[in-house]
Amino acid sequence: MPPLDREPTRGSPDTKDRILAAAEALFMEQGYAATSLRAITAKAKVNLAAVNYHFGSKEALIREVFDRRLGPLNQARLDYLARLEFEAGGRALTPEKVLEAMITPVVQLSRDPLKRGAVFLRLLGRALSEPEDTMKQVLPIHYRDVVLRFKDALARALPEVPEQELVWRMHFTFGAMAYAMAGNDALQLITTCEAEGADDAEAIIRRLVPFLAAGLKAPAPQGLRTSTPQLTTNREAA
Amino acid sequence: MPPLDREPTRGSPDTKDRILAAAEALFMEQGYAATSLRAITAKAKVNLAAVNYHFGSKEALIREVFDRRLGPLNQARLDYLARLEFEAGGRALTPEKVLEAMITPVVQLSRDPLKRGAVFLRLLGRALSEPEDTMKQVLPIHYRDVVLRFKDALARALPEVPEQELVWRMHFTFGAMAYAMAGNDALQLITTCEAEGADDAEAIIRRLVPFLAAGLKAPAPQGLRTSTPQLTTNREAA
DNA sequence: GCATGATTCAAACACTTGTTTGAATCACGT
DNA sequence: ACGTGATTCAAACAAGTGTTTGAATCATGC
Repeated sequence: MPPLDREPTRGSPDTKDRILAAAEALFMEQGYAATSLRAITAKAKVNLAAVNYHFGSKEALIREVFDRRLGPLNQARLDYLARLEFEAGGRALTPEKVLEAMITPVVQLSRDPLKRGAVFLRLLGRALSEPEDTMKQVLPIHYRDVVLRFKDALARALPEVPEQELVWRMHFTFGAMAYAMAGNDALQLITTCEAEGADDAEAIIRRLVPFLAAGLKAPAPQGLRTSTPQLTTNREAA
Repeated sequence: MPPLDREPTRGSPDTKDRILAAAEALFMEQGYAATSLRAITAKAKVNLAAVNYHFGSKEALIREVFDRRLGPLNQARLDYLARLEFEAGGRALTPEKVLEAMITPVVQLSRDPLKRGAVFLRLLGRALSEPEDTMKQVLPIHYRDVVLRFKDALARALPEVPEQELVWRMHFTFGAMAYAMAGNDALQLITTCEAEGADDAEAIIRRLVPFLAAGLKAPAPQGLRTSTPQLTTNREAA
């Protein structure tokens, strides 16, 4: 019988964590749909039925894989941004600082006890462009506050950029970040630097922030029809 | 018996094309692994066995979905770049012009007879971050020349940017482009503008090029360990 | 000690997957 | 008109899918 909601104090044997870790790794390697419960339970060295016993279903498992990490990550981003704004007194932040608040928690996660966090980051980078329905439910919930808060911060940092333009540039920014996080060598631009340790993540941020900040600060292009994108979190967008 | 290599002149009934179109659409909606041959053949209104008869296997089908479009697209990019360089005489191009050569063929493809090309573009944008083994074989083959040619053109356009730095910035550039092409509203930044017609694609390029050009032109960050990425096309990188 | 509830386990469930088969149908050159 | 090879079709194939079941095992409170 499923425990329905066991207090996390009681020392459950680590099979739940083992499943989560194995799922994280396999989802990253093969994608969600292509990873079977049998592959997960085999890697985690637990019984096949354990997934349905502890999580209820495969979909609930992937949901928890993301929930477990995304909450703390995005809270750290919000905290970081709040701290920067407090330190700045009333003055507006630079775009570089705003990006730093967005990216630094990612780097910290990549320094996780022995690469567990790094695995998730690559998974997350890919998740942003997965067609899976589950993702279209999970991600907006976690990113809602982050997107709104950072949009406000960037708008203050870049008062000369029209709001519509800024939303598009945030779009591009997330794309570049996701691609960088995914460590995606699909085009195999990069062969070395595969030692994806902490040094690497820090080197990437040092390169990514100036790149994105320059893009965000660029003069707004002229002569555009005012096609009006909007910043919302409505789930029924598509 | 499979025809082994039928000359494309003979008027094969359009079942091959119907399969390709249906596969393209379904791969975009659900991803590769999650799309069954039965779903494809049902949408294409052909017999289930037709896929294996005409293509040999599911993997060969997805390979041909990409081969059919990626060859012409990347050739158009190379031609566009060559034309710009010819027009410039000996002078170096601006980064904006190089990006224009990269992106304009995409926009033209998006104007394809009634949205067929647009569907593929969203699929392609997602393909760059798919873990599927097939992709890691198909994409480098098609992108090898493009990556090398554009890297040279950008290096001439931006002589002050160190080569290592430039490779990273190309990486970020591809990420932002892929994300923009995929029309990915995973974070639901954008609700309006879902009428993804030709106007939209053109508006995106007008916003994307200045953003990326500014990032490419940014002053190189200081104090980096010289972690040395390299531009290669070796398939055994990961 | 035993009883109780949580957890594991092997086995089976119903179902879907990609692929193959062999006969039926079509197109068409002679 | 016949025959030949390409193409379609319904049916089946073995293998793999997520999920469920019911008994076995474990831990723990009394």
